[in-house]
Amino acid sequence: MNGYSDSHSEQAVRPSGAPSGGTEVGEEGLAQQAWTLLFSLLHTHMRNFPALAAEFELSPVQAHVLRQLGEGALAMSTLANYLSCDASNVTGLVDRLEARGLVERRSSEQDRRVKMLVLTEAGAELRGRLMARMFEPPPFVTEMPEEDQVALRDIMRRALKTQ
Amino acid sequence: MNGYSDSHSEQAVRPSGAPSGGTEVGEEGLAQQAWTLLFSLLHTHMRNFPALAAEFELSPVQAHVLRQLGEGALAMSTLANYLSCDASNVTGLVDRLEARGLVERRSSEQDRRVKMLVLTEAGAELRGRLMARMFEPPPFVTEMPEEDQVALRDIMRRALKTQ
DNA sequence: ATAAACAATTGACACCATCAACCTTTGAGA
DNA sequence: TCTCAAAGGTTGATGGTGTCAATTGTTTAT
Repeated sequence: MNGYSDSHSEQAVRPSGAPSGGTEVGEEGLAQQAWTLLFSLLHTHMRNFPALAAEFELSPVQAHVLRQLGEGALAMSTLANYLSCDASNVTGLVDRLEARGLVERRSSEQDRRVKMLVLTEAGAELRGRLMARMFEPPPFVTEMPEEDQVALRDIMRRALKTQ
Repeated sequence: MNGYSDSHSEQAVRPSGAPSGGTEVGEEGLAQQAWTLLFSLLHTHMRNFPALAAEFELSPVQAHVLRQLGEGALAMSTLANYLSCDASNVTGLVDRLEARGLVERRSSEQDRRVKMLVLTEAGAELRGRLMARMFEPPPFVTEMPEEDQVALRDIMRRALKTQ
């Protein structure tokens, strides 16, 4: 019905805030063009994420938690930071994961206030399958010309390094 | 205490499914590398989206609805499709937006079952500010070298076209 | 020793999401 | 025409996600 037929409003917008990156005005148009395109593609793709997590009977947030937890043990408050959410939210989140035998609370010896989260055996196994599924590249990447894939990979590597 | 103590586990994973894109095995490693990096950056960035929507006292989903509605009137069921969610979910969603005077239900003349959604004056105004804010490029884009921004923009344009 | 700061939990409340059941309207077919 | 299946939307029940305020238990600083 509307294949972005009249998308004028997006291009014409003027960011009201100051350019936080400190870039010049001339560069900002370019960065915004790149970002807008990237954002559109990604936003479209991210709609699939809940369904992807559901393949493993996980909610999107639970999938995100398993992802983070694979890197090693985390305190609950650290996890709350990663998720950018309130600590009280993490309590119930971990309750449900623990009830399913995917993670374990272990009281820290150094500081008996904090509880460290670790994956159980089953949790690590599920995480492995989830990661493999998550990192399957979507069509809009696999169908790129190979030189675009190379360029994209290199650009993202540089961006990750300076971030 | 569990394996996976060190990172890098992502690179080693083997997608269990067949390469749906029909690409060669040799290319798949490349596509996956590009996608994994892109996914990591984007996933990190998307954590800010709830906070961004909250600047306008919107939930993330409400922001998404306003975005879609700017393209023109939509039936409730069409909106449910865009959101990849159940129709019953849209009812409450629109209830809250309508209660805030941002959208309006208009019964269709052709088919009295369907209700078309349109932005109110206030809704269109809020949407304009929201869009401007959403398309402000994040630091990882603004701080790229200019040639990377150009390359990224061109790659994304091509990807959008063939999608 | 007392007070301040911190980690996690609890309870109250709102939103998001699904499913099943329902009502109205529409569109075909007997 | 009359009936009936299908579609659009709503309602009610249930559960996950998220916030805030208040609480408990444990450090840490004064």
